[in-house]
Order: sequence, then C-alpha cells, then structure tokens
Amino acid sequence: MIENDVEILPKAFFLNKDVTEIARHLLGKIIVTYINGEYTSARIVETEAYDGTVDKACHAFPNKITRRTAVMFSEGGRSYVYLCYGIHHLFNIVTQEEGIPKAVLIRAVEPLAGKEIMKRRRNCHHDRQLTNGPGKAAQALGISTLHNDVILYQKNGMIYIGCEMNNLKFEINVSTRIGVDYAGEDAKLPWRFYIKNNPNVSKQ
DNA sequence: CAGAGGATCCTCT
DNA sequence: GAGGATCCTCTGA
Repeated sequence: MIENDVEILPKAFFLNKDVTEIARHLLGKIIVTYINGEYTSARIVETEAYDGTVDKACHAFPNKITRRTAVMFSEGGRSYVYLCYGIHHLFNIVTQEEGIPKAVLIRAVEPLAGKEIMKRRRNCHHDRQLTNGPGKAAQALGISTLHNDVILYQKNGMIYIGCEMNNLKFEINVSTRIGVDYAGEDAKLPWRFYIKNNPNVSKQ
C-alpha cells in the first residue's frame, strides 16, 4: 500500500455523531504515521468508545477537566495519547464539538505499510503479537505521549486517519470493553467494536 | 507531598 | 493464568 491509495478523513467525520457510531465507523479506516522520518500505516480492526459525560470508565468523567483530560474537551479530530501502567502509550481519537469529552481508543490494527519498521519498534518477530492490543498498536506505529494533542485531519501532520479507495466488506462484532471493571455498571456497556475473525483483534 | 491505582504487556509456570 | 514492571496522574491533607 502506498500513500496515494489513502484518502484523508475530514474533520467533520469526528464531529456531531454519537461516539459509539464513530467507533464503529473507524473500523476498516487507516492510521498513517510519519514519525522520525519513517512511514507506517495500518488498518483499524478494534475500537472502544469512551464518553466523559456519562461513563465512569472515561478519564474525563464526569465532565472533569484536568491536565491529562483537557485534550478530550477540544474539538474532535485530535489525538489523546496517555501513559498506561507507566509503560504503555495508548492512542485515542477525540470526537465531538469543543467542550464535549468523548474519545475512541484504538485497541488493535492490521499492519499495512512499514511492517518491518513496526517489528523493529516492537522488538517483535511474530506477526500475531505485533499490533493486537492498544499498547502494541501505538508502539508499532511509533506513537507516544509526544503525539498527544495532534491534529489528525491534515496530511502534512505526523498522524492522520484515512480510508481506502475501495472499501473492504467485513462483519462487526460488539462486546463490553476490556480492562474497565473498576467502572461498575458502566463496565457492562457494549462499547467495544471489532472486525469479526480478524487475526489482529486483541481478544475474540 | 505522599499514596494509590491504572483503557497493558511480557515472562514465566 | 498469575505476577511484576513502571511512572504519571489525581486525590486529600
């Protein structure tokens, strides 16, 4: 896959829709990164929605602005990258108009361009373990907290989201989100979406 | 300013 | 499947 095959998603894609709908529609889309002079791209195969207005699992709940969550309150189409367990950098896409804190976590991707670069970044020689989790996907794509609050709808940036010219067909599975048991009842929300039978999904 | 805990991953067994 | 790594963020005083 080369860069010209990818059409960039406009800012409007990230606004004015339910965050779970955006999480669904992000499946099959492409993350392109151009970081440290290295070009990589990957297809999104697993996402989770987080809604800071109603959802205890969201860092910004309940509409709480802190240094970390501030970017979630900005206009949709930006990155929210945070450090998880002191080790892993998790990549999210902020959605909605300014002031409404909702985001989509990218939980797994399928490598397209730059697979060897990803293997080197991950120090990983097995395809199965390369990008099948949120920390792994971000690391493979070269994304870290350095790339927090980055605009995702312009092609001259470090990261953008695109779609392929000829869209592939796939079935979508829905489940509860992973690792949010602390959120009580909200842990039961069916806000995880993934491409059925895709081998890069973190957990079928 | 100390303490607790986490949207995970890797390495064992 | 269990446990440790590792450090930032938030809380409460």
